[in-house]
Amino acid sequence: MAEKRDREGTEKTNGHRRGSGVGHVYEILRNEIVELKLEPGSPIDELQLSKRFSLSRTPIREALVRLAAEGLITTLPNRATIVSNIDFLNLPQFFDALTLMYRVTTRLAASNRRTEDIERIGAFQAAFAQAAERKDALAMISTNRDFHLEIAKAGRNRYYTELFTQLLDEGRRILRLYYSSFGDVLPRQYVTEHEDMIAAIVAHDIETADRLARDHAEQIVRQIQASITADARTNAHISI
Amino acid sequence: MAEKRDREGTEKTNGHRRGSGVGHVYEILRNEIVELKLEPGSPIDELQLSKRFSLSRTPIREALVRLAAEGLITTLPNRATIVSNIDFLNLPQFFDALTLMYRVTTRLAASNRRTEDIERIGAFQAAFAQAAERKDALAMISTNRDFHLEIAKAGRNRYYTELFTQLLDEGRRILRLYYSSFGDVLPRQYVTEHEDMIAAIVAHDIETADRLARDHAEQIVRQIQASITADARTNAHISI
DNA sequence: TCCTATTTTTATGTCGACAAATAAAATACT
DNA sequence: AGTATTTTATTTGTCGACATAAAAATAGGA
Repeated sequence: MAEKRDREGTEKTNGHRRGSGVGHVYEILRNEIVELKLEPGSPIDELQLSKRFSLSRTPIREALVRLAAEGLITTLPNRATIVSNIDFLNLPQFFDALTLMYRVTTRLAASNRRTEDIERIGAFQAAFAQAAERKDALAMISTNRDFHLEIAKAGRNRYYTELFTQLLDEGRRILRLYYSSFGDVLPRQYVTEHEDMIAAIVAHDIETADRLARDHAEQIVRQIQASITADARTNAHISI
Repeated sequence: MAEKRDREGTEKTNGHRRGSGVGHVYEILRNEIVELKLEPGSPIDELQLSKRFSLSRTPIREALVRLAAEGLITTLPNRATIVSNIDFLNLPQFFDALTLMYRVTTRLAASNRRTEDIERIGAFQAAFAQAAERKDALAMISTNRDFHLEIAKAGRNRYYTELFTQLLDEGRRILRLYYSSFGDVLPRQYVTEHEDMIAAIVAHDIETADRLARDHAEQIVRQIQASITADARTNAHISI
């Protein structure tokens, strides 16, 4: 008797469409993890999420399984699921993969881009330039990721794009840790580097695109490393 | 009481330990998909699996979510989940990524390998040589994958290893489609190529390892392409 | 006081059932 | 007869509840 209200209205009072629940929860949580609103190591309570999203534990659980498959959360069997820790020991491997993906995706973009891609890439670059202009480090991190991901899409290789997405988001987490010291240095340089990359992509100049991507990647890697060593003290309390 | 859990023996009558269910189902299904025991495009019935594994639909579902995250199955919203089709249109992209991962992982292995890695790699190579000796194409496909994955592990970069795993398994699916024509040509050549790669890895010779990996990858790519064009007729009934 | 064993608590893993959505079947209508 | 519409059937998405495992709390003993 309680559930008969569905007959009357075409919409559930819940506001959720059937089957949209998992995807929604997944997106929200993913964002909160990547933006460090959920700290690495912090526990994830299914029941709490269940109340928050007004859903049963089942769809929550499926969203968590997806996040676990991506490595964003870690499930300790039978006991707890926590936001995955940032693995500082494997940072060199991360840098290596990140640099390679920067290069490969930019190369492919220069090779396979279509005219309609340029427009979208340009839009993200404009957003990045604005963020740099007002020295908004958080926005810079976010729009930089969108910009390079759009380039990767123009390269049209889903294997690379998927790995790159993972890497960029992991990088976002790391950069957030030190975002205070990110806007300080040379935001203008990043903007011009982006512009050069776009030019090379437009010109189908693969080798130049490769070189610029590598330089850009190394720039960012240095930035991260500098940030880490700068306030190494803050690492003391982080569990590895 | 102390003997509470010992009442019916230490094992549940089910045979499943708590929490082992999902992982088990995931492994089994993954294997069946990769070995084409489940054909691309064939529907996956949750209820049927539920009966087969003597589990409720919930753990089955979680296993399916994991498989979907890997792209091995495709869920049509609200209607059906099917084994993902092999995407022949994106084959060039697949070859590109596969070749790059062959190269990168072999390079890293030559750089980072430890003495204990060589032993494991050698074991898989022995298994591959045996399969080649008796011209067992199915075993060759499987052990070749294990061999290269072990090399990747010796390279110690989990980002590459994960992507490579995905690519090798996708390649396994494709090769299975044409496995009849795989054992025919030059199994001995593959064996010696593998041996050369091991030698380069042992000698920490990065550039040679790279070159051999590239040659090996191109060899395999040509093999796949030849197989596909050879019996192109069989593609007629495959949905793309 | 400290260590150990038992109880309590809390969150997970699993289950059976219901509801919504879509395809297939059956029926009605022109 | 052929098409449109309703009905049925099957399968997915979601729910609430129970069972179980591990940590936290408590009690007991040296």
